[in-house]
Amino acid sequence: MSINKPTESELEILQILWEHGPVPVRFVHEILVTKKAVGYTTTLKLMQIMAEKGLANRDTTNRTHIYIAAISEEQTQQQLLDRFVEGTFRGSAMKLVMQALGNNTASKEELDQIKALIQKIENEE
Amino acid sequence: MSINKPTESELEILQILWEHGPVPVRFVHEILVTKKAVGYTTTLKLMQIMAEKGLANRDTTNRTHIYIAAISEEQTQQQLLDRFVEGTFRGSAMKLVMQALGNNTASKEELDQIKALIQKIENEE
DNA sequence: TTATATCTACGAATGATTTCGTATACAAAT
DNA sequence: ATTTGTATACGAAATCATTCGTAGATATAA
Repeated sequence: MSINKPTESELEILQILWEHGPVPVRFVHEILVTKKAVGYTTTLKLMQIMAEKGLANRDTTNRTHIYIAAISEEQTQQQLLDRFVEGTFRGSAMKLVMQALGNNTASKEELDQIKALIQKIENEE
Repeated sequence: MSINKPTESELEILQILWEHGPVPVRFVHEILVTKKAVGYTTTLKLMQIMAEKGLANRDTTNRTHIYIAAISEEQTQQQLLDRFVEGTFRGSAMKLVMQALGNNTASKEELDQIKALIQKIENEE
């Protein structure tokens, strides 16, 4: 299975692919340029590499190729999360949670969601 | 302000510096080699670069230089967390919290801590 | 004192990622 | 039909991170 760590640039593109289903390179590029200066062929190349690596699939029947993410957002996030917790919080996921909770203005709904989740976890034992 | 993103290797070293106060290169290296194969001069070079970048400070009065982290663990973690949330969870810290909570076996104590924190947040409004 | 060990400094090889120029093909507009 | 715009492919430059060899200085042991 995918030992494929997406690079940072690839991740940016994955996010766009996740958010807006199957899209052409041009579409991804337009969004990208609103965030940073980058040439079209750079975006293109990256997406081609992603296709090679199996991070994205593409439909090449038409001249304008259509790309779609080949790995799921959740699975990828979990992988990256694990690595991040390990690397930055020395393995303590709870420390991370505390920090994330403490620093961000969570809405009432979100806090309720979290409480509900905790309930669920507690009941499962 | 530090626009200085520590690289992965630098982060590994920072963790050691955070955990064991001011230490010589050799000390950091010893710990590093238990985790991965790496030459002494590699560690040295990295730490020298970190000193240049302002990620670490060093006392060079003696032949054996003593290094200490120049940026705080909390501040760094927060920065990295922000970037990570942005990069991987499209800015939704709550989504990250849910995922971290959902997937890791949190102890009863930890869950209690989180509940307490949520209480605190709710009362603050 | 001489040899051995241990340190820093430095430069450069290696490797991975990102960037973009150029060639080429096709489509659309004039 | 010719020009103009927009695609892909590809190679290679530029950048960044990591790695290590070697030189030179200083301490330690024999």
